[in-house]
Amino acid sequence: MVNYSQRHLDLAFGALAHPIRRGILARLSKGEATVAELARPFKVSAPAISKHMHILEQAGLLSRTKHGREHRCRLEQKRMKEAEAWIERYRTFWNDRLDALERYLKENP
Amino acid sequence: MVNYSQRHLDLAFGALAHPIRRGILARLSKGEATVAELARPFKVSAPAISKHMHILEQAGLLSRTKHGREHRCRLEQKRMKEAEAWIERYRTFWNDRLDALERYLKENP
DNA sequence: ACTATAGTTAACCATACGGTTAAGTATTGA
DNA sequence: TCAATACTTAACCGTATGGTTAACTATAGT
Repeated sequence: MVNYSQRHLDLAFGALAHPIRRGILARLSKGEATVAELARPFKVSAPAISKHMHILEQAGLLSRTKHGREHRCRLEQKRMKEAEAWIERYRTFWNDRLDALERYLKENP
Repeated sequence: MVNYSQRHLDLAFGALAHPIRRGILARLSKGEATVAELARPFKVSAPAISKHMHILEQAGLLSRTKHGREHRCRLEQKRMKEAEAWIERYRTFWNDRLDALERYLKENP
């Protein structure tokens, strides 16, 4: 193993571990937005939002382009897909195990 | 909204944000194990593992039962499923948007 | 009874997170 | 030119992570 993607997964899952950052991603799933637009629903300071943006960017979940004085932000899917793939991979194991248990309980009541 | 599950998601994603904890979960997907068994692959101290176990337990991803002097650990699926559901929910949006872009590019070459 | 094993708790340290206010850099528009 | 807007950086604070060693509890095996 000795996985590359370990670092990516650390950052991606870490980035997802905060409601403001998940809120930002959810908003972006509906289309591009500026930092100010993304900040609007949350009652924290601009620097706080700026830090969240940085964490999301570091995690590769988001990218942006400067247009004049505003930063237009959009989602990047790759890392999110990797994160989901990690969970998905083991979910199938769990379901298999649950299915096996169910079968066992059905056949051995 | 004002989501309950926000806290759960914070903890679950936070717990997934470390390679040792993901390793522990991966190992557990193959069946129950004791803390010592889970610790074996990693070259950190026992207290370090103990802390990781605590974080996984707090996140509701894992539970355990004492059998004599050893703790038998197993996965708990619920929180993991919630985490996956969160990602999945927005992934479909992203795929929709990608599909739309593809269609557009096909129809407007 | 003693010793080894399984695991935790306590105390400590360094670094990251999550927030703040204050100040700084660009850009826009009057 | 000047003031407002969009956003970041700097400096600071409290708390959480992630690790260590040392000491503790409890069970198992001899």
